[in-house]
Amino acid sequence: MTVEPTTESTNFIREAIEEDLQTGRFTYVQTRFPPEPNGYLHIGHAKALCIDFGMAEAFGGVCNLRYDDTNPVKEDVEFVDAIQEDIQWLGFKWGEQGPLYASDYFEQVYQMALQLIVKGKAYVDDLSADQIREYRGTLTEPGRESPFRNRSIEENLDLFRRMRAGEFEEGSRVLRAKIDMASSNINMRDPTMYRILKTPHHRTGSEWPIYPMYDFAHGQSDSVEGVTHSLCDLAYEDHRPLYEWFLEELGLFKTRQIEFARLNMTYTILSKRFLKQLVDGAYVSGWDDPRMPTLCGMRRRGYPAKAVRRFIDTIGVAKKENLIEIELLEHLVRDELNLSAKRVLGVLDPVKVIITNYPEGQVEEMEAINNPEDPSAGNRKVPFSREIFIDAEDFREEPPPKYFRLAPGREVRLRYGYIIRCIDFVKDPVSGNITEIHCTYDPETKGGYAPDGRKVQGTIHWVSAHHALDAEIRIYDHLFTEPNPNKVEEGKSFLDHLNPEALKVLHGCKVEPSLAFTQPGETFQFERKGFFCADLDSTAGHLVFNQTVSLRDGWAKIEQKK
RNA sequence: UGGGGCAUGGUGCAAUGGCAGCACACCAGACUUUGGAUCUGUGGAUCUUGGUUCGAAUCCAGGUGCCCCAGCCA
Repeated sequence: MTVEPTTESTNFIREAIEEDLQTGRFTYVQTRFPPEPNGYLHIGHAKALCIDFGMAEAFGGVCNLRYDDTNPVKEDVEFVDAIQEDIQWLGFKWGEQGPLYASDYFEQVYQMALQLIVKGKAYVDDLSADQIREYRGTLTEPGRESPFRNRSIEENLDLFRRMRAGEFEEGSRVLRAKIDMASSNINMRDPTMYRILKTPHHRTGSEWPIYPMYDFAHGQSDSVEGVTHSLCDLAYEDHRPLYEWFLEELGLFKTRQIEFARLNMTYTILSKRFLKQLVDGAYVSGWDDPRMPTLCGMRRRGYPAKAVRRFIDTIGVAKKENLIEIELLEHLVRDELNLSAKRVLGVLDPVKVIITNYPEGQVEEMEAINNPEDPSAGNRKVPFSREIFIDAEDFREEPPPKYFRLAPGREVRLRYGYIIRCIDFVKDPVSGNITEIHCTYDPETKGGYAPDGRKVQGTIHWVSAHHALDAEIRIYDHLFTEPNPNKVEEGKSFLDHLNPEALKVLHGCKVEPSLAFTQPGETFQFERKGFFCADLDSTAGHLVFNQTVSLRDGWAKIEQKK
């Protein structure tokens, strides 16, 4: 069934924005999507994307793309380019000013720091990182004030300017907000505003030896851009009072922050840090490995952008911790592809069938439907001949009950072909594998129709041995074996739950000749098997297909029950 | 034994004092030249205790459980 995205459904964020408009707190709506360019976007970011861009669009506002690039140690241009590509793939358009950067505001933010120093609300601290941690106290005990907390404004100004001038070593000093070391909210215990970092920045080069912390840049960046609603992860709930304190002290426009629960998905890990570990440790082939939950991985896998968008719309938005079943995403991927994917015949695990009463050298062009869900997709010809390949699992020497496929003495229909009957087979005495199947065909059943009205339960796919193209097919399964790979026992890591069978590469698969000039990214349904798309690695001389998602398999279910 | 947040079928989201509904999953069946798709149907939920009310998932009070916070990361 096809369901339109339920973009009209309400949620607590939409209601809050409506209220802000009604009460006059804001007269317009503006949001932002603020990624740090330190990794590739994943399905969790798609949720944030849909909320940030979706809310702006719903209220006729703009959503800016703004990189939170305040830590040059972890960031890289590779990521800023990739992030833009992924956002566009999902179909979102950021504000007309183009991509923005927190680093655009470094000078402004520096001036803000100076302002706070002058107000006596910030000070340079010479304590080491370890000492600062000690002085911070614990969750249940208040912290202690730094001995440097009460330096004069002049000294603070001088020291901070010299930090900016690059006079001090990394780690030797920081600038801190002077708030309340006894606050029950640890974020208010004189948080660090600036640290010394001599690493060059991907945009500002070596201009700055100091960089603002995210907490001292994010809120003001929102404010400077006129962002009305800053929609973010629950993790920042505790930071909201700090952002509000900065805006208040600085006398800036007050953005409203609203937090929502991030996405979690079964059999998946959605932490940039862990995903980076998979890439750096070569557990996967890269950020765009089709097993990865990254947007580029899903794109390469063949997931339609629309399926990803519908998925996010379907799961909704709330503040409750959640673990979404990956089956929902897979359902939506099938639902989209079912309508659009061209049907073709492909044999993954070929076994030769010889039709003994079919004339040698004869070839017939059989009429095949391209997409039963879309009559406008038209028909195509598929060559039929005396020797064909079928999938090994479509033949059983001893068929179990309800097995409707080929078996000794039994009839089966070749899709768009003929009805054939198995009269013999050859078995390798060593391996026990079936190496050849002999059948006869009924010449009266061309196209698969039985003029006598006889019932043939099974229909299987096939390709003409002579005309078939070789292909490599990559079959994917969930990357992890545990529904929640984040939950790990003592002494173990998420890596212990990696699924060793998440990728199976099949060589020597046989596909119909119409696939000869397939372009990377083209999607198909291999009938009875699943949806596939030509991989980036695919060429005319060496076809490579990714299994996007398998078809629902009723027979597998019947077998499982036994 | 600090602070912040969250509790509705298996999963996720609705119901905003008035018959607890939708999607996925699950189960049964129909149809079928894809054991796909489609169609029909079944089962199953308000954390707990008390209170307010004609009436509570919703309001109030207490309890319980789960998540987040002690980076010079974001």
